[in-house]
Amino acid sequence: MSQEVGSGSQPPTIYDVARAAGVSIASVSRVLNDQGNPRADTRERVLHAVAELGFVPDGAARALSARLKEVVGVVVRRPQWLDGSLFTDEDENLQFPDMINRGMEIVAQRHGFDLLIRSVDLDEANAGSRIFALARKSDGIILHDRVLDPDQLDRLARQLPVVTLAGLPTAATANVHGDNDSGMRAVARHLIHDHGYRTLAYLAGHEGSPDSITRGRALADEARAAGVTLQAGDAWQGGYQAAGGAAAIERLIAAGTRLPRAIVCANDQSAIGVLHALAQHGISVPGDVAVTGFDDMPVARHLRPQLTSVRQSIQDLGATAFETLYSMICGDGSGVRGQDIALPTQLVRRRSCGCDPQLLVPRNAQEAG
Amino acid sequence: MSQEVGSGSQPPTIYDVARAAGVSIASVSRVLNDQGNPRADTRERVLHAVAELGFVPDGAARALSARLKEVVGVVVRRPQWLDGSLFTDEDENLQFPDMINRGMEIVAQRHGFDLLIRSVDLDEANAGSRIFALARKSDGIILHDRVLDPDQLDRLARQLPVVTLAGLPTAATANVHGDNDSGMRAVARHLIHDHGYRTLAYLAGHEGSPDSITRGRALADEARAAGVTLQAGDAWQGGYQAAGGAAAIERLIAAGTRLPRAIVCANDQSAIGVLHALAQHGISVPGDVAVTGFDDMPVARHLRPQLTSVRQSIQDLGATAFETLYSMICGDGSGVRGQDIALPTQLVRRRSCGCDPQLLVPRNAQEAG
DNA sequence: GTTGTTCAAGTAAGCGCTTTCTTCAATGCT
DNA sequence: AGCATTGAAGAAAGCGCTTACTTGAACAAC
Repeated sequence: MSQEVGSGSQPPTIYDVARAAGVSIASVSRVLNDQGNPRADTRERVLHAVAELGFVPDGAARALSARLKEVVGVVVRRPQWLDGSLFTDEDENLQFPDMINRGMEIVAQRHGFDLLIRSVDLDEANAGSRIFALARKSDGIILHDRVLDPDQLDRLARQLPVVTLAGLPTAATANVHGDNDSGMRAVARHLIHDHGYRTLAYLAGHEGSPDSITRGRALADEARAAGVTLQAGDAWQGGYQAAGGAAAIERLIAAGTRLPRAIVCANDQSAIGVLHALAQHGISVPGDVAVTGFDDMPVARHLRPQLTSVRQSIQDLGATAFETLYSMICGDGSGVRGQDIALPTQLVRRRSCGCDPQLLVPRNAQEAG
Repeated sequence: MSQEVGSGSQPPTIYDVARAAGVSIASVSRVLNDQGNPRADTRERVLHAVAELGFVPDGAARALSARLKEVVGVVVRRPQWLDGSLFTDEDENLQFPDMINRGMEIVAQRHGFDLLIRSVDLDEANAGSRIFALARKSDGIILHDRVLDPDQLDRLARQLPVVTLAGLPTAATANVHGDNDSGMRAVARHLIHDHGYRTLAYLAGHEGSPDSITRGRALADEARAAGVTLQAGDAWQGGYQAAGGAAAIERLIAAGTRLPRAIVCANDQSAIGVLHALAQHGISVPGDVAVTGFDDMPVARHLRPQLTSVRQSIQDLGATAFETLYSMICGDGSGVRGQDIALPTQLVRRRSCGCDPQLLVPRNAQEAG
């Protein structure tokens, strides 16, 4: 029983345990790690001393010696605030990455790993070096959404296992993403064939995002195949943010552009902004204009009208990213490098596309490959 | 230039740098840490070799030697899923803690620290030992919302600095929380005096939560002072979750209870459930029943009707928790132990309490201490 | 010219573990 | 009884850093 209050006393070390148990530190280590087969009484004495002292091995020492930190670094992109907007404190932009991280964390725990989380500002000059520093505290790295340019990614992957999310795989890294293509095609077909809309628009995410590009391309394909008009381009950039979506609609209306029958947004977040801007102008959704999102964030259900979206199991995205990285760290991971892993998506029809939730249109549109 | 692809090659060590620069490892370390004053050419050669090799010191080795890991552990409570409800995949329950963590992370970065995040299930038998293990990977620990019982908290605080969030300070730990009392009093006065409601109810958060208790007490005080009826107790438990809020309302309606004129929820999340359940039964908000939340999560703005709530600067909560912990780790931190730090809150009036956002009732109600 | 001082740079100890190597008591065999 | 074999436990090396201590070159003072 220590008489100190506060963290004055150092935690016990393996030497303290060895002394208390009357054995060598090697024996303590062996008992704790199930190496060799210690005699029953040795084991017993060690365990007793460990319990007595409340010994837990120091992570740094263990990591140094075992060459395994049991930590993976996670880098998320800190959103740029678009100021002067309704949505200035748009903290929820981070909800998506946070949910992915949650998925990772739960799986990581099963393997005794923890997540070391760092957000970077892309504008930051030394974003790269900050990521490298994080890497030296970790056994592997998971990079969200394009936080590192290809050159540096390559250098990083040379030093330790790397998995990207919603990026592109390289020879040395794996990538995990939702199946954007089939998800978006399901949206497109539903709008075109089930609802019969003939004019669509695509509100893109941020520039260069592979997710946004793939989604846009899938939509364009389907529109072309059906001979339907699709608006897109500079005027239709939402930057994945509510403020961006709202701003785009405001600009279009101000410019007197005739809105399409349906607006397909690159994600739910920007759809929120679109809904808001349309409401401001008394434009009825889905009566005048239908709106769809992508991701099916929990908030999608609470919007009025409820938002039609494409569900990705966000936690699975994280879980898969971790499992992939883990196989690179601990297993051979040879089969995984360079792979682009797609997770299934599913259209979720709600009110905002024109469906009546009580009386859903037939399911068939949603399946067709 | 390495010819390897993938993480086959080990990152360079300080020995590699020393060899490349033709100096001893001590000199390298000194240059990198600004110790002593190396001669200009020594410094130059070291820096050159570091850049050449892309050397970054290993975190574990550094931590072991410097006795500082530059990592703080964060423990969040993993919500129990209430199953069979509308809100089964209620991931957004974690939005609040995640936003707090974001605030910590940003400040932590300024000090070169990273966050090691772990969620625990309270049911879990060994939750305690999992937290102790995390502790040994960190220089200090931040505990969200009652994840550890007082005994174990005490043992933990004996080993390293600990800060709690929305808990209670102990002799060795500090606690950070929003100013629940004044926030809730502002809500109460607004509902009672500005809107004239004479029957209220308090939908509590989870049992034993100091936040929930303080909020409930403040509301009860104000109700009593104004001679207003307040319902509370077993029937009014929301568990801080949307599903919990919805379930409570369902039960009350099923039991034929006459609803109060205003329902004051312990947080926004449970208010969402309440709004939902009321809508299901065709009960108008705020016309028939007014509803308020607490926290002012971003989602509060997107609900219909928009939710009146109490804003706490959630990121500040995290930032303050980190700064407090940091002062315990690096400074003397003597003044901080045992303190209970309250951050200001502010009433945000929206539609759900009966206010017309275009035509707000006078501000005065909101101020009075 | 000798001794003293200064200070950059090198040497080595140590942080707290894991793990290889070595020792040596206990067993099995001839 | 004498020797080989086994295997648990101890001794010690090292993981990659930081830092106290030691060395010795350069310069100042006598």
